[in-house]
Amino acid sequence: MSTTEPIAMTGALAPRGDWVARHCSIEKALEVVHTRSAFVILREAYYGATRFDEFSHRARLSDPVTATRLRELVSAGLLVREPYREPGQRTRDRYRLTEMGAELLPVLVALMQWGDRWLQEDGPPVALRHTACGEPVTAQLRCAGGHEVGPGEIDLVRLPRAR
Amino acid sequence: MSTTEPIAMTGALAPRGDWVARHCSIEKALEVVHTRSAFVILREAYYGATRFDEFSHRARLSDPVTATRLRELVSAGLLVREPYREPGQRTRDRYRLTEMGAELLPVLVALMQWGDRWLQEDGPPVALRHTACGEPVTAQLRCAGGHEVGPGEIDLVRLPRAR
DNA sequence: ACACTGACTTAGGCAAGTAATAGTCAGCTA
DNA sequence: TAGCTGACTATTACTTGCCTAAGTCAGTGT
Repeated sequence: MSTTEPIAMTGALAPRGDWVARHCSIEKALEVVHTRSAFVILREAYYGATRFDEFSHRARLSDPVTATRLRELVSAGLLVREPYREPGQRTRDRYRLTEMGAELLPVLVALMQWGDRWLQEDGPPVALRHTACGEPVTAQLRCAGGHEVGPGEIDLVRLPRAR
Repeated sequence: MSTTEPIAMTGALAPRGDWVARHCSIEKALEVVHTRSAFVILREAYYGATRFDEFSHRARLSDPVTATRLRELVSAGLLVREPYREPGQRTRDRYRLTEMGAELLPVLVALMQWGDRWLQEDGPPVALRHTACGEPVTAQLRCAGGHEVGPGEIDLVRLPRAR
């Protein structure tokens, strides 16, 4: 079947026969980052951490986990490891977000705002503001036409695969 | 310290002393959903699954995992379990997304579009379209002023806690 | 030359996620 | 009333995530 046909998202259930999600991007993404430690490492990268001890201390992870996770994230392409040197100091390594890593930010922001809303009795501990205008930043679903899109206003469309 | 002060996000690192993220909403959110199975169960819920066998079959999870995860998601408040009955059939249970569960959708969409972009050699298998206008749906970072916000244009602000 | 420090690695162990297989149980249907 | 079916539960086993504690190693400062 190579035509695109809506299988329907929305709260309402649509008939979809025995179609089963394959090559799902969500699952592929989770193969890369599926551990708590990977998410907090990335959080700290967005928060500005670059050195090994910054990651392990601020993310409150043990050294072995920090080392393993950093290695994995570098090998997956979300971080790059590069030597650097502060004056009067020896050469060190630091880890910086790649474009691939930076583009995962909406996931973290969406998780944060969901946690803020549903899991924080005492209100959120931090907030995100647009540097330019100071307004709060949120993750939103929008269509290319510019409309804000709610959970029940989405059609799921099957696409033909290249290979 | 009760004044709100920027600790700076953005690619650039800002001095932040020994501040360590506590009560982090991302971590709290991950306590609720941190397994692959929870994510795929939620995916299938968005895709329209409601019955036990729909979840286990479409998400390709074993029965025990499906049962455990559904129980957890119900107890966390993302799904509700309710009896229903089709004519001529016995009473069954079905699982439906609550508002809390539905609001996690931006996280899944953000994960999907990241996977689409970075992990799909042959292009994405499905696409999301706005029901009303047919345009592709994406998860975006925006401020309350309506500006689209990039990863490097965010200030992180510490907030005083209620308790 | 020697200690110090940052950045790891190794070893040992507990807990949790997942699968496969088999069994249970409550209605319906015949 | 006996069988069927959907929705589970129980058991066993494997694998992975994470921790603590200890060890390694290279480059600097003294």
